[in-house]
Amino acid sequence: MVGEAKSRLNAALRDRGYRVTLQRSIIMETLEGLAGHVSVEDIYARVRERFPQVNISTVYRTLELMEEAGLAVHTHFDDGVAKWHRAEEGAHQHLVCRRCGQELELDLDVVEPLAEQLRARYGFQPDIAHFAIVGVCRSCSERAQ
Amino acid sequence: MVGEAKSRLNAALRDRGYRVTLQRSIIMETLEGLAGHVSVEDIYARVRERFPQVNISTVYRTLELMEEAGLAVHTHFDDGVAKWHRAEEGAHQHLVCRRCGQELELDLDVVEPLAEQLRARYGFQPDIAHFAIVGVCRSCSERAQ
DNA sequence: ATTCATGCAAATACTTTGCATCAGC
DNA sequence: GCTGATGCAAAGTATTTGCATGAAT
Repeated sequence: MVGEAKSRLNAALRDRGYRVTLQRSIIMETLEGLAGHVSVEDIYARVRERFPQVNISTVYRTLELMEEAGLAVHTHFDDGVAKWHRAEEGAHQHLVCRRCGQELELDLDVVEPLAEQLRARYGFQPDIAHFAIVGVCRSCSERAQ
Repeated sequence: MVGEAKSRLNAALRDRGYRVTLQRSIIMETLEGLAGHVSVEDIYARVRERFPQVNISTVYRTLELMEEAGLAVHTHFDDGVAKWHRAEEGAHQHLVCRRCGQELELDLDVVEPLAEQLRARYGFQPDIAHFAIVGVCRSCSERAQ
């Protein structure tokens, strides 16, 4: 299955006329293997375990490429730092607790009625998965009282 | 009315034991006077018109103070840059077009049903005004077709 | 008089870019 | 062989911090 993912990712590059390089393969595999939302630094650290001489600018460039290719998506969380996740994970929203930093995932059907409203009332096509909802989670708000 | 706003803002500082300084007054007044969501750079530029020797770090520090005092709120837009607005404007959401950058404001009642769901189903207290919804606005999506 | 706020400059964090070399096609 | 990708170093942008001086209380 690992090999399968690898060839799928490599094909995604080739189909778009991008060159397949070891760095790109590893970076793409790494993002696929990481659950949830990870910073560039997180990805870089993981990639370096397998390919120590990789440069962080290549990670930035590859992520941008993946986003162009529709394979990855980035989101700015509360602190303004970009977090990345693979595009297939796109069909969810994130709740981020401002106190403890915990992330909750949310099915899109909770958000869909809002998206529908935005389309109908404003003609606006929201990219629902592209942002996080910030707030305070249950355990933190209980702790506060 | 300008004087009234000024004394209200200065009182807000004094009540919390913060010192009232010319810089703080001007920065706070400036944010009050600017509609919508502005970057630190925007605020700094305006403040400097009235008080040229002000330093940008004072702007950062004052905005942080205002946020602590509940007078201002900041939001990270799509590019990760912080945008500020006054807290009374807080009761709205922003739609940001990823193509043209245009900002639309949105009444909270459109978002309230979602907020209600999040509270009921997840025990999560969303800070609805604290983030922007990214997507493509009507004119850009028409232009694309 | 004491304490806090400011300006300045330097540091930090994140991200982008120019360019020579190297690798994929 | 040609062209695009990479590593490296340097620059860029947004933001934060240490410290001496100056202002508010």
